[in-house]
Amino acid sequence: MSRINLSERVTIYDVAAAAGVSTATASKALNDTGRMSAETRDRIRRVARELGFRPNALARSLTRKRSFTVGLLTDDTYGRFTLPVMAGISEGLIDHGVSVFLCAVEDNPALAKVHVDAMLDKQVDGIIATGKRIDKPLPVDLSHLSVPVVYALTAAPLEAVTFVPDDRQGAQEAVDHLIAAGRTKIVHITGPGSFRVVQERASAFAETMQSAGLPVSQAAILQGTWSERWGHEAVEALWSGENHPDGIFCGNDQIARGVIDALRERTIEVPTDVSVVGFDNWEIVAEQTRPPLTTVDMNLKELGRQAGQALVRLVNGETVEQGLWKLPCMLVVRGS
Amino acid sequence: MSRINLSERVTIYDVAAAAGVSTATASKALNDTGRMSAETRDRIRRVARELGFRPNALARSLTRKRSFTVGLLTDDTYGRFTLPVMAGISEGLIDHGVSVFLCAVEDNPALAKVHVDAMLDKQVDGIIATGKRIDKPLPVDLSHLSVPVVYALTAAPLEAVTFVPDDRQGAQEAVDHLIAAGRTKIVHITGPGSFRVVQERASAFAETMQSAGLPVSQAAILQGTWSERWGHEAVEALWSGENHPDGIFCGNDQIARGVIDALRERTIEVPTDVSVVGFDNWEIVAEQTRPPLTTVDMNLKELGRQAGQALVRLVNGETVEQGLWKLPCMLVVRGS
DNA sequence: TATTTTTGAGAAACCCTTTTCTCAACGTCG
DNA sequence: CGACGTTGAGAAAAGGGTTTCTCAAAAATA
Repeated sequence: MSRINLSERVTIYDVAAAAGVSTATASKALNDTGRMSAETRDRIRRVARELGFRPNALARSLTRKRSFTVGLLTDDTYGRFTLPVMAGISEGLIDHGVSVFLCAVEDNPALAKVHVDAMLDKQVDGIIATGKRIDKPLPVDLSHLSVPVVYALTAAPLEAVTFVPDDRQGAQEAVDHLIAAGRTKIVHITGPGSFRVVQERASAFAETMQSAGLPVSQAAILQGTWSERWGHEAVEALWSGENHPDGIFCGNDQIARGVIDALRERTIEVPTDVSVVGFDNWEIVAEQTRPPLTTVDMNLKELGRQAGQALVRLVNGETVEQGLWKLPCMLVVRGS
Repeated sequence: MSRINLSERVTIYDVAAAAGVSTATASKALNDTGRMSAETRDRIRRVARELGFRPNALARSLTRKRSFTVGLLTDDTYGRFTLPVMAGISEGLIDHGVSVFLCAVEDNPALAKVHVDAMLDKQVDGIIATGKRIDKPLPVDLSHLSVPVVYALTAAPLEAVTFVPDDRQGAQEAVDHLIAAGRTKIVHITGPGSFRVVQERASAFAETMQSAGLPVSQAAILQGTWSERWGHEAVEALWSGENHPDGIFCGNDQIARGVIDALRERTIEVPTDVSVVGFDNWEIVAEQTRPPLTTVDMNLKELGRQAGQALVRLVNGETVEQGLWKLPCMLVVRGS
C-alpha cells in the first residue's frame, strides 16, 4: 500500500501519496484516461509537476507492449550519405517520442546478428535498415522478424517498404535545366557502371534528351570512377576530338568539380561556353567550385524522416504501401 | 503460479514450466547465480536453448536498475568526423551488451533537451556527447545529470572526462617526417585562427621546428580557410616571392590537395622538389591526389571506442581520470 | 541415533506503471 | 420510496524478470 522510496527518482507512488490518491488514479490522471473529477485530475497533475515526476519508460513499455524505440542498422561508417539520413530518422521520430538505437555493423554478418538480437531483446517496435548503396544489402536477413522493417538507401527485398531518392527524376531535372539554358550538345560523365544509380541516371539522361528531340549517342555517356580525376580525364578526351559539348551533366559533384577545373585550365568559360550540372549537392564541394556548382540534392534528411514516419505507421498497425518509394530530388541552381 | 502464455514470445515462465521448476530457479540457472545441482542448471539451460528463450531486457532492466543502454548526443549531421566516432562508440559498447541511442540535436537547445529527457526517461546508464569541433559545446548542459557523461570531440567542462585527438603530437609527427626527409624550409598552411585545432597544430609546428634547430618565422604560418582554393592561393603567394619552401605541412587534406594541384600547375615536383603532408586522412581526398597524400590520421574510430569504454567504467562505478584524454594520431605515409 | 550443518529449490516480494474490475455514493426516474 | 444509471476512485492483477527469505530434505557431525 504505502511504500517508502529511498532512491532519488520520483515514482508514481510518490505522486499518488502526495496527492492523497491511489496509483491507479494517479496514472489515469496523468495519461488523461479513466474517469475522475476535474479537480482531482488537476491536483494530481499539479503535484506531479511540482515533484518533477517523469514516468519510467521501462516500466511503461513493459505493460504497454510498446517501447517507443526503434533500431537503426547501418553498414556505413565513413560515407557522407548516411549521416543526413540518420539525422532525418532521428528527427522525424523524436516528434513521436520514439528513440533510435544506432547499430553500426560494417559488413560483418556476425556483428549484425548480435545487434539485431540485442535490439529485439530490448523490445524495439521496429527496425530501419540503411546503407551506402541502393544496390547492396546489409549483411543480415531482416525479412522474417517479429517487428516491422523499413529500408532506406539500401538494397531490400521486393515486398519491403523501401525509400530511395528518385535518381531518374533528379537526372531529368538536371538535363532539363541544361536544355532550358539553350544547350544542345550535352554529354553525361558519370561513375562506374556497376552502380545501379549510374544506370538509372544514364538512362534518364538518354530519355530526356530524346524527348527533347536532341541527338544522344552511346558516346555521350562516359563511365569512369567517382573522382575529380575522372572529370579531368573525361574533359581531356572530349576536347581532344572535334565537336565539343556545350553542356555536361555529371554523375556526382566530385566529377563535376574535376570537369570545371579542367575546363578552366583550358580557358573555357563556365557557364558562358559550357554549362555544368552535378549530382549530390555535397556542399563542401559544390560551394567551392568556381563558379559554384549547380547540382541535384537528394533530400536525404527528408528521406530519413519519411522512412521513420513510415515505420511508425507500420508499428501502429496502419498499412504502408509496399515497394520502392522514390522521393523527389531537387535541383539547386548555382552559378555553373 | 502457472500462467498461460498466449503471445508468441517465450518467457521465463515457459522455460520454468518446461523444465519443471520455479521461475526463481530458472532465473538463477540462466544467470549462473544461486545454488542448485549441476544437473538442474544444465537441464534448465538446455530447455531454454531449445525453446529459444531470450530474456526481455525491459523487465530485466527494471529490477536490475541497469538498462545496458547509453545515449549518444551529436550536433553534427553532415560532417565526416562524427560518423567514425559514432561507429567506434557503437562497436566498443556492443561488446559489453550495451546499446546506443542516437540523438541528432543540431544547434537546437529545445530539441537537445527533449532528447536528453527522453533518454533519461528510458533509463540510460550514461551519456556520450560528441560533435564536430573541440571548441564548441553542445547546446545543452549535461553537467548535473544523475548519470555519468563522457565527451568526445566536443567542448566539455574542465572537470569532465573528455576524449580528443592529440593535435600537437599529430602535427609534430608530420613536421618530423618532413625534417627526416631532409626538408629545412618548411611552412604551415592551415585553416581559420578561430579554430582551436589551428592554434594547436600551429604551435606544435613552431615548437617542432625550433627543437630541430630550424628557423621558423611568423610568416611561415599561413592561416586561411579549410578549402582547396586556399591551398592554391597560399602557393601562389609563396611562390610569388623569393625563397620558396621545400616542405609544406597543411592544416587539413583539402588544403593539401589545393597545394599539390597548384604546385603541379607550376610544374614543381612532389615530392622531389617539395614534400607535402596533410591532416585528417580523409581517404576520398588523400588517395586521389597525385601523388597520394601523406597525412595524419586522427584514429577517430578508436577514439569513439575508448569514449564508450570509459563510460562503461563510470557506469560500473569505477573511476576514470578526469580531464582531457589526448589520443595519439598516426602518420600515414603515402607518396607526397 | 540425535543434532547440526549444508544443500537445493520454491514462495513471495519487488521493480514501476497500466488497466480491468469492483464498489460505494449519489442523483434520477417512475 | 424503491429501482436504476452515473460518477469517482481504489483494489488487484498484469507485464517479465530478479532477489531475498524460508524451509524441507539430505548430509555431516557428535
